[in-house]
Amino acid sequence: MTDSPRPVRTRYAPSPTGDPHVGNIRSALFSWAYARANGGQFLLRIEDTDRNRLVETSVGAIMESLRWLGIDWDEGPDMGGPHAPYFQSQRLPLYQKAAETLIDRGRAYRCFCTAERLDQMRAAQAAAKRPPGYDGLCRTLSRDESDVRARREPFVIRFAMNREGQTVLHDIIRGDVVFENSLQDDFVMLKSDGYPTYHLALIVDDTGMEISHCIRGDEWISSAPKHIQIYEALGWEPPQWAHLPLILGPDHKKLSKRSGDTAVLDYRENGYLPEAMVNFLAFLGWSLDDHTSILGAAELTKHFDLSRVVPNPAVFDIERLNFLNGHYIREMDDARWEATIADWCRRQLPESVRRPIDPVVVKSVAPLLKERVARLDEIAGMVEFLFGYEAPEHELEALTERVGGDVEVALRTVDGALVALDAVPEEHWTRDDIEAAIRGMEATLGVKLRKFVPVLYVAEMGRPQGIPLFDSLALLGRERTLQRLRTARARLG
RNA sequence: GGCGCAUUCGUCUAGUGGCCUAGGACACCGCCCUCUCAAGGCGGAGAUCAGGGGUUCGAAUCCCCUAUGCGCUACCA
Repeated sequence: MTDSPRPVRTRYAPSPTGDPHVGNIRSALFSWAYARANGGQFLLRIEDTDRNRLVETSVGAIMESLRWLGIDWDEGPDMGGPHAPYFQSQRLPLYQKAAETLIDRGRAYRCFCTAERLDQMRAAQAAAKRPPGYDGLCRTLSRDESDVRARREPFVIRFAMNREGQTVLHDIIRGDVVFENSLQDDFVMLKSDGYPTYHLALIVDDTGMEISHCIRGDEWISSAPKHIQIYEALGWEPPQWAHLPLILGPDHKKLSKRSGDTAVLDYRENGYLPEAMVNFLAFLGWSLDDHTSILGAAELTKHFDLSRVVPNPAVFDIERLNFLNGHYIREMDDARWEATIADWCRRQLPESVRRPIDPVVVKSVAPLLKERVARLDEIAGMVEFLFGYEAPEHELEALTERVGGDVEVALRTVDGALVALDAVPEEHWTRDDIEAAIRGMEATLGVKLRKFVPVLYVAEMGRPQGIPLFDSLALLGRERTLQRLRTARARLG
């Protein structure tokens, strides 16, 4: 094992079989952060060798996901680079050549076994309770016979695993992992359609692209001996290995669509901020020290280190993501926050609300909204009452639920507010004067403000809670405020 | 079944033989603040460090066994 210091170069190499999900993107984040923390490069490579599972829109979604999170790459399919192309489907001759080299060296062979034979073989192995694996039938074919059959029969190329001794993986996160070679089998590295499998393509491309660290999910650790042996057979220097712990769903199983894994871009649609996502993902399997839990990308790319990645799997906790999202919302500057509010209102407010969304309303409501929103998709529902003249829909029960269902109290509150607010002239319709008027009701009603005020929330906003009442009424205007009180009054009987 | 990985509060984690009667964060509970709801402040509860054996003056930290969980076991990645 040579220790030639290589410049750090990492990569994210997804297969375009759908939109990237969180588990997958966390690997990208760690690879990227590691490269950046070490002054290295980060590459994007598309592993499109499975033509059956290819999804047309994936490449766009992959790049969009990375961009959203602020993960930038130095070489990739969109920009090219010194090791182009970055689509494996465009690198077929390279894999062919490596496979031929391996055949010439006796470390690979053509296999003519049919799918049916393979199925039968596996069935027999299962029945005999033997471990499954290729039985090596074609490994003993002579080169001449192989050449002849290759002219008219379809075939795959299998790697001839060394079946003696052990293969040991030196993993940065897990230390040494030892595999018995006798348990390995001759896997397919080049498919009958001429495309390579992951195992071959990985080695050819990581070597060709001068990748220094192979950072990937733990689900790959079992196939590490395959990869190590190919490197040996080719005489190439392997990268440093780092197998990241899996991210588990709430059911403690590997995150999947079933267990609630969702595409990264879905989180954007659901109102999450990229900063929150990055912060959240960064701490799934890694930590900076014994007390930091809020960390931005700038700090992450400064301090990230593979030696502080833990080996055990982590459960995805949406509550924590929600907390971080609220935190980053509160940290936003006013301009961005107002733009965000306008954007989500435009997207989610009913069509009856005129576009563009009134910027004056947005600006006034922004500070009131900031500490009350955890997800961006909550915005529209909280401000909808400010748009449109009609009173919000609410049931009679809603009006009285916070006063113990007491219709009498609700009635007196509404009547009291009608009188108190009607006494506030148009030119005095300000937050402070409204507050004074409503506080004055405490004396006339003989009820504490906090006890009767929820009735007014429902009457004006349709809900017993939301942005502060006095500000809301000022924003609503005198006429609409009184009209809604009359509606509530009518509903109370 | 085989092989591999893992195991500290419900969750993410700190911890690399004495600083640990185990620290931080989310969630939870209480109090304060308060026009609702939040946010914020303060405080609380919550882990016999999976279990059992060792090693050691001393173990969450080292070794062994067991249990449990997860991953892999394709011409998918």
